[in-house]
This record gives sequence, structure tokens and C-alpha cells, in this order.
Amino acid sequence: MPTFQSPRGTTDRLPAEQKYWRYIEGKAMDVARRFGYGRIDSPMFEDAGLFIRGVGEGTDIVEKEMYVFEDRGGDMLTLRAEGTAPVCRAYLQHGMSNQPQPVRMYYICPVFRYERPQAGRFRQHHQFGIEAIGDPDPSVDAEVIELAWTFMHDIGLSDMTLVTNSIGDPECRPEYIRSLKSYYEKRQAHLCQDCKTRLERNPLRLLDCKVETCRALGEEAPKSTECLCNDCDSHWNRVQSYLDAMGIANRIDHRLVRGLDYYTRTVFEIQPAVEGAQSTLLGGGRYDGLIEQLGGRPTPGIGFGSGIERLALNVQRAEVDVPDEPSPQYLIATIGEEARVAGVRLANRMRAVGVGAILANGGRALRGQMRQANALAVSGVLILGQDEVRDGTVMVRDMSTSSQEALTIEDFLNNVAVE
RNA sequence: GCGAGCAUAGCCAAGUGGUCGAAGGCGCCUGUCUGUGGCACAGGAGAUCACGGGUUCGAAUCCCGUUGCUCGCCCCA
Repeated sequence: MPTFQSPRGTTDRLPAEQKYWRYIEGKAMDVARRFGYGRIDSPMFEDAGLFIRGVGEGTDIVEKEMYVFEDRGGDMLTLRAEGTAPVCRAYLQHGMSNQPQPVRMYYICPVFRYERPQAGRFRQHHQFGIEAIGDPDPSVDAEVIELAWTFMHDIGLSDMTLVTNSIGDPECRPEYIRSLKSYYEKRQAHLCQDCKTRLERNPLRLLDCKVETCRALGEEAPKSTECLCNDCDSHWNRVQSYLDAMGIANRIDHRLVRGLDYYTRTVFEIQPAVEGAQSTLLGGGRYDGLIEQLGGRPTPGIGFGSGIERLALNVQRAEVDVPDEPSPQYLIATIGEEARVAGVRLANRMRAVGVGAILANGGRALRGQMRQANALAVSGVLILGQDEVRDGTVMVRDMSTSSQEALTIEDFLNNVAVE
């Protein structure tokens, strides 16, 4: 056991895993571009109050999962616990309400939560997320969901389920929660221990309990979509009709609720067809009250976040064909000290014209250097020995065809630079 | 915060009280092949058997504690 290990719940992303990240991030950036979303990078830490106000005091994230610390100046800061609140803060801070609405932004960044790590769950994880701020229209809901769905397909995860629901707004939700509570209070005897506390603290959460008896009760429970006020109801119906028009199938699940206080109206998740723990790959919804909560004028918004670690896991499980990272182009093998100098110089000139070159371990016999070339999967080897140094040439060996020819250094450089 | 399992070289792993001064495989290095890779063969390096304590004549192996990891619950991405 080494003296130091990466902190609990964090991982080193080793070179061998990079291709999955490069792939997913590349697809994310491309889909964002096609939908007109611009990148935003916000700080890794924020005023702790931002998350407390934004995400909600009663939520698990705020109550027991945030990394909060006081800096040397006495400010209370917190490691980014979530993606949406910082973007909304930036929207306000930079006066983005003066730009054409909605303002469309995406981010790819680490998120920190103090949790017990397990499969697909970490203390530092990474999210790709988008936000569309400043437009209440249901077509924006449909656009955000379309983007999410397109993204999943683009990275090769087609066997997914899109789940949607509407949880109303401050006008109709209190009424709904009242009827939900009274439904469950009458059946309290059948509830699991956790649900008995949920009844008091967070009644919406009763709906997505996984205990079998609670599930059964949840099936029959009052549905939020049946208690929507007129505005929420028409919004919800229009979102559904736009999704229909695009042929995006979704399962309406009245038990879908989400754990952050700021959600209003549309909420959605994307899950793999095979059920399992930590199955949510992407989750989001509308947050029409959040900006106001953060001190701005009432401003609607909607977005989603998706966990890149979970996406990468599923991409690997689905055996998606992910392109390999490019292997080094050339390895320079040298024999003797004189050739070593020539090799160093050749590598330097190649890199200057944009060609990848690495110097073989010169202490090894040529045979060993060739083995190294093979292990590194380079496409070509450049051999420099006494003869080559004397003639000003280099032996250029193509590793796939095993053919080689002697070229002058100048000819070689001219040829590779053109490629 | 709660529950369960696991911990032997970089990786996979045999070993359940003495024959372990720890097998085997992958990977790494060297040689067979004095300047030419992939295959094969031979050799080599690499392990305080997670840590601490206990039981025993004797512990990788049994017991206790600690730490770490993994999985589940909660919650979330």
C-alpha cells in the first residue's frame, strides 16, 4: 500500500481510459454546437450561500453532501455541488438578461459531493449539462429534452428510456402535496420506516420509494399531472405534443420527482433499459423560480445534467465502438552516442514541423528498441546508426509492412511535413 | 448516516496452521538473434502476504482492532 492514495471517492483517469472521455466530451460539444449552446466554465468553488439558496436547505445535497470550507479571508466557500446554480449566478452577474432570450449555455465540469462511493457514484464526478435561461415557452422544454435524447444516441446509447413528468408550480403544487399527504396518511400503517419520515419532511419523495409495498401504494397515489393548474396543464400538454411531433417517445411516470427544490413543471430523466443502482444517466427539469431565488428578476429556465462517469460505464457496457487515441507516429532508434545526438536533433526538427516523434530508450540494443516500437504501436521507426550518421540519412521503416528505405534527413522531413 | 463482502508483486491470481526463504499467468527487462519488432524458447527483476495487536513451538492462513476498497440502502449524475 503506497503512502498516499487518491482521496476516497476520487479516481485517476489513466491514459488508457481517456478515449472514452474524449469521445463523450467530443459528442457533447458537437451536439451543443448544433443546438446553438455556448460553453460556460464557472469556478470550481462558489459562495456557500449560492447552493443553500439555490438547491434548497432541506435537500440532502445541502444538508450533508457539500464540501464547505472557510478560506483564509474568512469567506464560506463550497466546492461546486451542482451545475445549475453557478450558471444562473453567472447569468445574473453578467447581465445576460440583456441578451436575446433564452441564453443557451453548456458546461463540462467536475462536481463534488460528500457521499459514500459505490458503483457509478463518486465524491468527485463530472457532468455535462446545459441550461436555457429566459424563455418560459414549452418548445424550449422540448428542445432541451430533444438535445438530451440526441446526445444519448450520438454517444451510442440507444437502448434508453426517457421518463417525464410535471410537478406543477407554486400555484398548484401545495394543493397537490396536500392531497398526496392525506392519501398516504390514511395508509401510514403500510409504509416503510423511511417513508414515514418522508411523509413529514418531503412528501413528493414518497412516490419513488423502492420498497415493494410502498411502490404499490405509489402506483395508486394521486398524480401531479391530474392536479395541475391551468397554466401548468397547458404547458405540460404542449411539451408532450412537441415531443410527439419529433417522434421522441417518452414514458410519463407520475412517480418521477427530483431531489432539488428548484424544479417546477417539467422534469425528466434518461435511464438505461436494464434497471440497476445509480441508473439515472441524465436528469433535469424546469426551474422557473430559481433565478428569483438567487436575487434576480423572475426568470424562467430549464436544463439538465448528466454524469460522465456513468455515461462512460454504459458506453463500455454497450460495447460502443469508440475510436482509439492516436498512437505515436514515429519512434527514433539510435545506435551509439553519435547517433544519439543525431536522434535528438531529428526528433526536435520533426516536432517542429508537427510530426510526432519519441526517442527510444537508447541504452537498449536495436532489437530492444524495435520491441519498444512494437509495444508502443508506432506506425514507423527511424533508425540512426553509424552508416546513417556518416551519410546524413535515416532508415525509415514502416511497421505495418515491414519495409524500409534509406532517405536523406532532408527528404524525410520534407515528405512527412507534407502528409 | 445504516448494512454486507473483500484485502497476496503494476494487473489477474494459487495458497485455509509447519513442506511459503509465497505457485502460476499477464505485463516489464535481458538473451537465443554482434544493426531490426510481432511468434517461440531460456533467464531476470519485482511482495514488509493492507496495517497494528493477540493466540500458537510455528500465522498469508485462526481471533480482535484499525485503515482501505467494493457492493447495497439513503440520496443523486
